[in-house]
Amino acid sequence: MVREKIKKILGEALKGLGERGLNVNGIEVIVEIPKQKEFGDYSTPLPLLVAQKNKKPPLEIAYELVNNLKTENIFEKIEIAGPGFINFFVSNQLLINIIKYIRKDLDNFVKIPNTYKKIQVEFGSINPTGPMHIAHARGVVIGDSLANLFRRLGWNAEKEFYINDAGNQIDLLGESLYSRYLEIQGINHEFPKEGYRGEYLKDLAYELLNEKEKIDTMDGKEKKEFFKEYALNKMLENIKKTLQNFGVEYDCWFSEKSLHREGKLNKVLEILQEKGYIYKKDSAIWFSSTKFGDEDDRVLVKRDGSPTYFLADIAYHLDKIERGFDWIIDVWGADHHAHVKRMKASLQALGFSPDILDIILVQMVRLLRGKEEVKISKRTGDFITLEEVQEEVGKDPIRFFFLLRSSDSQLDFDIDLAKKQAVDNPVYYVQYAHARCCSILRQAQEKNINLEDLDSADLTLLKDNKEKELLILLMRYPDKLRDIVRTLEIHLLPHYLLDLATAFHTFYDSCRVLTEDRKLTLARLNLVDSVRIIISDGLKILGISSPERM
RNA sequence: GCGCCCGUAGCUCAGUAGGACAGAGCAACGGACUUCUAAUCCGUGGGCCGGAGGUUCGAAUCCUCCCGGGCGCGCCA
Repeated sequence: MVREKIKKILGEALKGLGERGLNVNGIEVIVEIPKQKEFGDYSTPLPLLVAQKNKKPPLEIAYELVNNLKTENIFEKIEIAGPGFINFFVSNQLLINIIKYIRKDLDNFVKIPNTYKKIQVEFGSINPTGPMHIAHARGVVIGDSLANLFRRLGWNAEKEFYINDAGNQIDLLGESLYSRYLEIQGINHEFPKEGYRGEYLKDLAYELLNEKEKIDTMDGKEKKEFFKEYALNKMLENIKKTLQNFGVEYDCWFSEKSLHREGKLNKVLEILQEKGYIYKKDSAIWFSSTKFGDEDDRVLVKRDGSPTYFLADIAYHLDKIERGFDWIIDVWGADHHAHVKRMKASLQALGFSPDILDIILVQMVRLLRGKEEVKISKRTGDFITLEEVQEEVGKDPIRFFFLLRSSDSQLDFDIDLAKKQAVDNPVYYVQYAHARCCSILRQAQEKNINLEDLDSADLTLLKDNKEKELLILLMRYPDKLRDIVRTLEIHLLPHYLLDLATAFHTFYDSCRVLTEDRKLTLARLNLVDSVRIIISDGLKILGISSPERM
């Protein structure tokens, strides 16, 4: 908000320089938050950039820029510093207004003008061949939180789960279940070579004993279909339940099979055929993805006439576009990184800009038990479900833990540590700050101070450094949200909340809120209420609760 | 061999779009509860930002090469 304003007035001043003959083409106005307090609340290296382009002394440019700023009195001072930075120090009046904004008009405070009609975030789309593993939770919380953020900004965003219910792995799932079914009856049967060996299929097999009579009447083909459908539905049910308990509500569960059924794959082939991007080789049908920067051409229809997963995926993305999404975000495991290029290539081939699709690659999670790595494998059945960990550790710590780290870097999830040190999880640090705010407000009410009374407070009494620190952080909340929209790096939000919590705890320690000085009490209560609102708002985006007591 | 990601304090990681003296948590050590919740606060120590070159007024950040770790290189999904 404030940063956007600074950007705007700098942009205007820059334009002024351009009109006076300087070359300002292609210079982007960047406003950053300095590491050192002495360098102001906001800062820009703009003069350096202009100077470089025009071979002029940066300080000279800086003076010209500053003299042309229409500042609207929101700054206490504007300094030119160092080799050519302009540093902005916001006025107390502005900071005080932040409180009013937060308490009275939060939606407007965080709002960012909408540039998209409909956004879709697709995440968590694991193969429905087993329960959700704890490591899967990473992509889930990232996608879920991003979608929450877009909605918070007042944008239209949907959450979607893509069900891979067509393909070999589902056949294999059915066969694995059938094997277990025979096995528990003591019937000798060879387990499918690459089959799924997890315990969960045994449980299902026992369930099916109740339907033995019905099953016995089926012929081979019917049986195969029955076991497949049964396993798939049960797995899906399990995944849905797990995600729901984890606090994730999808708008759409999209079936891959439906694409096949509705001829969407053929449609893709027709379009690509028409545009001349497919050809036949070795009795397979290929897509010339190399024309769009991919390393190799890719097969769309196999020699045996069946479609590849990739063709279905293209049809899926075309369908997304046809459903009106103009910003599509896929959250994928990093092991699929090689597919990014071909996916974007396919969009281009269909005549769309590859920029409507953003793919977030989430690096692998390594599971540890103490120092030992636990190999994740659905096939061998050795894994720890999200549900299981959630039961022991709780939803909030898991979500926060996974959201805290950049999706670019791998991370270790130590199950022992997570269980043992659930109490040490930084999420509690943030929640505790919130609970403290609530506690103060509660006690204020007991002393007959109502929330309406806060409106009449004299906020100029907030002069302490600790108070100012807090106000500045509050002011930056919308900036942070904007950064996340730009970079899709949701981990910035938990880090911000930690900073805010730190500033609050520090304030709490040195500035007593409820005192005999009623005027000061009222002013500080305003601040406390604002902190409470922002922490709660941020945690809500992350899908984490904001307890009022701890 | 080729491609993608990573390498920052003892450990786990931040480091904003190339900006000003490299940060936090944990661990270690030393302080602070008669007080609105000590799940907290204050302080101390700890770093050739994997290595070498290069671009730049300026590099942890960009480029090249090398070393180390992970992941991919299917007419599987």
